[in-house]
Amino acid sequence: MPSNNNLKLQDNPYLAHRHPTQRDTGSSRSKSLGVKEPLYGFLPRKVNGDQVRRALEHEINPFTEQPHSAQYKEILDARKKLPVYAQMDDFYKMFTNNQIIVVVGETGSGKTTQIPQFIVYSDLPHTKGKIIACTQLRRVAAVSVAKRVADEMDVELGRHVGYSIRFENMTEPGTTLLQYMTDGMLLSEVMNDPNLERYSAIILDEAHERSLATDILMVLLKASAKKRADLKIIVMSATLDALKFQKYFSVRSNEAVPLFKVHGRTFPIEIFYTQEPEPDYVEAAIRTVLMIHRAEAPGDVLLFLTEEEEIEDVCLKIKLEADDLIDQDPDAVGPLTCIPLYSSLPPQQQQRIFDPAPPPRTKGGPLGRKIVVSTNVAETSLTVDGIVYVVDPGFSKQKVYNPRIRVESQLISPISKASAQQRAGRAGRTGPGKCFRLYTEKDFKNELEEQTHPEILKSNLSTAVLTLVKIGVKDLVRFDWMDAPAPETLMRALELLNYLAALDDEGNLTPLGCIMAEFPLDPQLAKMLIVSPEFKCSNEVLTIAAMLSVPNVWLRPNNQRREADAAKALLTIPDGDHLTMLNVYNEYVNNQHDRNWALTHYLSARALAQADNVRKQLERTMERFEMELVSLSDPVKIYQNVRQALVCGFFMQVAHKEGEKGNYLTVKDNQVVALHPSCGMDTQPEWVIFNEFVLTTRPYIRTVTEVRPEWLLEYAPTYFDLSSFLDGETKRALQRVVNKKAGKSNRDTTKDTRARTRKQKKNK
DNA sequence: CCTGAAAGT
Repeated sequence: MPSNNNLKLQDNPYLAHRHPTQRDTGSSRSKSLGVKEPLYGFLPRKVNGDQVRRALEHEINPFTEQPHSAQYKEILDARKKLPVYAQMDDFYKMFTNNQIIVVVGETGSGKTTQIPQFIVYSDLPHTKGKIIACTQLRRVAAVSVAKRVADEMDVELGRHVGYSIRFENMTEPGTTLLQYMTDGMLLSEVMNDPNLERYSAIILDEAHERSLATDILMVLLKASAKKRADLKIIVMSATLDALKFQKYFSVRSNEAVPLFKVHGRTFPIEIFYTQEPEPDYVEAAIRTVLMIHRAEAPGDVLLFLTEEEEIEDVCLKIKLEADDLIDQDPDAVGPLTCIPLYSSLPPQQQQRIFDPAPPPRTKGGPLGRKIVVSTNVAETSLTVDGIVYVVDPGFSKQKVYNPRIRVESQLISPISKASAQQRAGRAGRTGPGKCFRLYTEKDFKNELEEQTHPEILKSNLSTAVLTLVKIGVKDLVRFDWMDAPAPETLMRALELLNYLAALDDEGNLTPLGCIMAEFPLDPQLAKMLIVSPEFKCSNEVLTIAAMLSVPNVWLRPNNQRREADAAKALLTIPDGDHLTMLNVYNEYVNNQHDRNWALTHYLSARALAQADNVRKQLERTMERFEMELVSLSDPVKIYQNVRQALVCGFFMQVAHKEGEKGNYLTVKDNQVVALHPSCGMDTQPEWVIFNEFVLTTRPYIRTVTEVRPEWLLEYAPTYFDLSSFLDGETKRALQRVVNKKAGKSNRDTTKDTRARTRKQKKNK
């Protein structure tokens, strides 16, 4: 029976007997009808499971005030089958009685979709003019979960349930009550609203993955919870390290915050270890995959490897060996497809992991098998369905940060126990599975670390530190980190920000630093962009900043390397890779009418489109600070000015050529480096700035541009104060420049004085 | 001399 339709109410025979004054309030009206409004009697945060179950069964959607659709009933029936649905009463008891809760549950338990909805029905954020946020680590997850939950709640996506990710805000202020968002997005909101006043409850999902943004948010939320008794915090994580989160969020020591365990459905996974350590994990991996193909029951295989090249190589080898097997005995094994998976693959090719296994070659013959060979993407961010066998060699490529030389590098290293468990779990998503670990059980127990090091221990923290200083954090070393980064990492970040003049010598934010923090860029890029109007080239520097913030735009397919290199040579500007990037972007824009332009030039259309998006966003931020967008018409002058602006941001990333063997020495850190093979300069200039230092087969500097030493001395006098340099060729070279300049300016001043005297005489 | 793991603002 409808309860909110006035026309129908007047038709109701019972109303005729009521006194007109009784018709004023909605609740008495509904009560007299015997049909309460769906949320009748709900006291925010004191709601129980019975009340919510009744509301869920109600014909009227309490948020849209429209009748529920037929589809709603269907979805609700499916939700009722989730184990977490049966735990509603317990959840509400805990939610009512606690400000902070830790929720654990395995993937597939429904915690990401159900818990936020439970909270909506109890918290009723709209009655306080607030909303509920649920963070996600990835953009795609935020979008897809929001879509699902909007369907479950029978609302239009972007109205009562929405999402907010970079470049895309699918919410409606005043209507949205549940907002999924990336953790980075919430962190950027913190800058202008340190206590997150617009939220009544914040749910941090996948906290166990310990992303940089989540780690920083945890510290800030813990502090906000003390200041704001009305703020509820729910930290959701995988089971393994729940206690660590419970302890961290306890206000009083020794009293952990309560834990809510979401039941899930998991299938058993049998784990096998090797008897002896494997000397060559790649060879062992190929052998194991073929063993599975020959001897195991039908079911797809997921093999974890470390990097693109290795994956492509192994795919070829597996395919060859499988063909050999078939040649030897066509009836023994079925056909096999090998599918590579890594993030830089175009989405269309990533979709191949969802293709079914190949059919048997002959009717009734041995079944086909699909082998997915993947980097860590398949461990957390991409789920391949129908995997029965996992092959885990126990390695992944991981970031390592060395604060001494300010270098982040990628190293192939052993994974953690938590990661091994996660990998094994990928075999049991649709039924019982098997996991083959290519290391011994003893090594698993004794050699692998419990947890993967959180990002905050492996990253350069300059952007994070700038954000924290901006929101007023004073003492970063004694900041309440869950895992404190090395003090040296923090010192390096503070030092960089000080040299860039974002912080003064006391560590206070300068007006420049305040603007830098508002740009979604590394501090060096932000600085270079902010000074660029002074060099009359903000238009160009804006493009370079955008291009440096997106993945590599150059494609170099294994079998077309020569063609790709030739295409690149046509776009190369010999003065420097930064200028080449500028040129590539401009050509991309000039050729936007040609759909195949990127492809025929061996460029990633996806990365270029992303650069375009970033550029637009940065342009809006520039407008906010009334920064001019300017260009010079003289192409020679413009390239020179762009390089000068680059120096203003990247003067700490300079290398000086030593000798004739192509060796460079980084300034001050004195690391011996070489120009990366991708570098497009046709000479080896004496002084270069570089965008990044990478450690692969040897130390390289990548994305390099020639600069003049005079600019270093002029635009970064504090950093290039010669008394702070160790003796060496770099210092001597700079000294020569200083001397020359001094001599020249002495002559200049004398000349000037003479000229002026002449002029003065003339004027007389 | 010889080339990028994943994600995010």
